Amino acid sequence: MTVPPGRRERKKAATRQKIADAALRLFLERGYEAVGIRDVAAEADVAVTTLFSHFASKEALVFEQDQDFEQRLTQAVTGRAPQEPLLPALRREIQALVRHCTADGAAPIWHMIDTSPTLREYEESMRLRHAESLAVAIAADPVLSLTTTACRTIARFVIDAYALAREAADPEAAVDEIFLMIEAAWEVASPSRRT
Amino acid sequence: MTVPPGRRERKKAATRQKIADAALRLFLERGYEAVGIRDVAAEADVAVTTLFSHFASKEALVFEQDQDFEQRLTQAVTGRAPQEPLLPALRREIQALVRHCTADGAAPIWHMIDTSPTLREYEESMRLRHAESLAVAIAADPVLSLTTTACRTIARFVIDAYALAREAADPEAAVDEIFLMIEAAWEVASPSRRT
DNA sequence: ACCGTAACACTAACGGTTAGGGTTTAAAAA
DNA sequence: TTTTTAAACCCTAACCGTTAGTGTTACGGT
Repeated sequence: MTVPPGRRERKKAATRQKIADAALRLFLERGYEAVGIRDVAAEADVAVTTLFSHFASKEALVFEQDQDFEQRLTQAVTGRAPQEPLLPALRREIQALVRHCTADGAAPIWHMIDTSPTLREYEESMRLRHAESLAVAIAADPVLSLTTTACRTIARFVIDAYALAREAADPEAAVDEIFLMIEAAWEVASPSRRT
Repeated sequence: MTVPPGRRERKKAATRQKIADAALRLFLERGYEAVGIRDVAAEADVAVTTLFSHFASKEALVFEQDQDFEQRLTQAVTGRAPQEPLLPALRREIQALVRHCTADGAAPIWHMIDTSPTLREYEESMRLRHAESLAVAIAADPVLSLTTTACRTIARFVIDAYALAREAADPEAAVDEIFLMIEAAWEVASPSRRT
């Protein structure tokens, strides 16, 4: 699966990283809106077109590892221990992700995001994609047999939990509070009763 | 409260409507992406800057009556009969809104929205604003006493219901299905138990 | 050694959006 | 009524994210 990457792929990854680093540095120094794409490209010493071949948009420069987020969520569903119920696994993962993004080192980045309408909007539409992926993962689970609507609903609720917790005064408590509500919703949607 | 509007405000409203009409006509004729802002302005016979003084963005031209939507939601909360429980009132309103936007006449518009990533993204971020307003309305209700997080969670869930139902095969059934789940979540969050 | 192609560069443009600065006219103040 | 204010509108020019078009280099498979 993981063959040793050739020089080409290493160079490509290096370029991508160079761009991401330059972008983050400039954004934190001067503010997101005050930095133009051409500035970032110049700082990273690449052409503007090259930048856009690595990142789909200016906002994507900030959410560089958004695929990690998505994968961790779907992994939490597909890779959980056999017989393990769905929601505790998801709750654990969301809890970890919230902790991760409210850690001290990440504070400046999230402050930048929170004060930029553009970035907040982008983040939300990103979460929506994540919710869709999560819904697919849930729907694919043979143990559960839910309607499509129920899968998508639960997936949205879980993403909501993340979004709301991130902004709450006490993020970890918020995750617990919201997941209590999701568990209740789940019980209604899930046809499998064990009693 | 409603003083007879002066000539000025009437003219302004007329201009706004003229722009919205021109935009919708062109969008439906040639497709959203194929029509430029300059085209719309020319068709409505106004300057581009005038267009942008009435609408904040190109996408906003499509969701012209988005404030109606927001108001109907908050009205459903603040203007419901005394003693009437919250969720049935909200369910009724969402049901009506879903019916409204899946009506036959509206089909071309929603098809346009559904086939344009830009418009879908915009719609979602609009819904998010609606969820915030709804959360505030719920939090302001003296009969209910919920945590801030619970208010925002319920508000998000309700907006999710709308968004998911709009895309479901049977929208009205989807609203019912999702509201069953929300009711369950609500029971957990609401401290007021009546037996 | 050779070819296909992935990665990158450069220029120029497109399209949404805004700044700057001016004219008209409804409406409020004198 | 007359005067003043300011809202609504116009025009031009630009800004900035993004993309198309067109080459050039150099890695990797044959």
